Amino acid sequence: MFALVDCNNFYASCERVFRPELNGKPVVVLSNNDGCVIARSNEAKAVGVPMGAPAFQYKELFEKNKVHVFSSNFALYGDMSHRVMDVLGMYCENMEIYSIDEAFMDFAGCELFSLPEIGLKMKKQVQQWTDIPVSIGFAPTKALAKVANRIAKKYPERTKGVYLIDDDEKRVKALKWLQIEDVWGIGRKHAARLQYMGVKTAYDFTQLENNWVLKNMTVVGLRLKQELQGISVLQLDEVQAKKNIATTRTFDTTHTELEPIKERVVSFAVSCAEKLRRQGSCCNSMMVFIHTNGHRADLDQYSQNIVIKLPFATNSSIELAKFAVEGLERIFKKGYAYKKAGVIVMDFSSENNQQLTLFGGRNPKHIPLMKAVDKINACFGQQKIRLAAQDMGRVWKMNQEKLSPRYTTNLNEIIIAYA
DNA sequence: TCTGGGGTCCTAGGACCC
DNA sequence: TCTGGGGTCCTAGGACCC
Repeated sequence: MFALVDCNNFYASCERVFRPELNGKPVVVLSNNDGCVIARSNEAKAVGVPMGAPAFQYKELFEKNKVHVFSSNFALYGDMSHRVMDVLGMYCENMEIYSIDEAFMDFAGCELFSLPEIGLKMKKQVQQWTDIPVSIGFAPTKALAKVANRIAKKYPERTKGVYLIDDDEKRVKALKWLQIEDVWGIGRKHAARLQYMGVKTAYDFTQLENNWVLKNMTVVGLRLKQELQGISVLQLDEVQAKKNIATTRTFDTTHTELEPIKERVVSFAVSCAEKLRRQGSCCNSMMVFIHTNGHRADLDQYSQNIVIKLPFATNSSIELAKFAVEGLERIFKKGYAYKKAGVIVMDFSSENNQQLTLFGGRNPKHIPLMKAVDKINACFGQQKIRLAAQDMGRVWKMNQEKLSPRYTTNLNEIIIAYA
């Protein structure tokens, strides 16, 4: 049996941990630059705030319904996520952290125990230790555990937040209840097509011919069908090194000149380099992209990217910044108002196992240099040491008007309790 | 005025090899 | 008139996830 533990409205719940007076009130969390809604409490959903709603279009609705609005505080959410996962880890050796707010757990061999009891205990302990509410679904496959989780979340009174699919009757009942567009692995495109064909529920989907599913939805669709039928084909995935790493941002304003974008792109490259070093990888190629604001039909649009094959594998901030600027200079065209840029590094190899190059190659001095930079930044705060190109008298800030304190990760912002 | 950021997997088709 | 058979590797694009 698998369990899927999912935090309820995770970002909104994190904000409420430190603002308990907001329990029972509508809360939303916005994306970077306070752009659009990326998390909603149940109360916010109830007053009609859709996922992805642009904040500026919903200002009135927020005010009318006294919705509490937060800028995103990923330092807080990341730390709260670790705490939740640590508690879950006490219950099960075999766990896959699937996202910041979800984990699959393999309870094979626990048949003699009562899973609902374990589930309720886990839920209670996570709540007690972190104040984050979770829902838990148990089932013989990962896809069915997702379904069970959805039922637990949807009917908290009846299920107490824990639901188990352990026989065929419950499985069929759950699948007939679940709309096709809500199935894990069925996205917008497939949902529209299936609905058009009269496939309305997850159960209908399991009645399709294997051949049709294979032909139209590839083996991914076929695996999903089997999982929903109760045949376990998806195993827990090990935490693996990333295969791509990206740092991309929408600007708070637009830029028509090369210089300010150059500074941004250097910072993105440095950020990618830091992430690479954290996982012990070097990259062999890099993509740089820029584009204008696609929402503005009235303006001239330009969007371009370039993939650079590096002459050697590296994770040096200095070298990656240099390549990123070279790429940017090749795609930058004057006369456009740029709104977004990004750097993506790809094609990784291990830091410890480098192919030697005949000519040139990476500067070996950068290895101890980057180690020292990482160490200093870890001690004294991110970005304490930067490249000169990152800091040309300009401070880059996101719009974050409603940012909550970093209660759990910064000593200066720690919560004060009066006893 | 204002619209996020970061990932994965699979397949078809082209280019190449013998 | 008639034009083989078997591979690999790479890439772009499409689908999906949170």
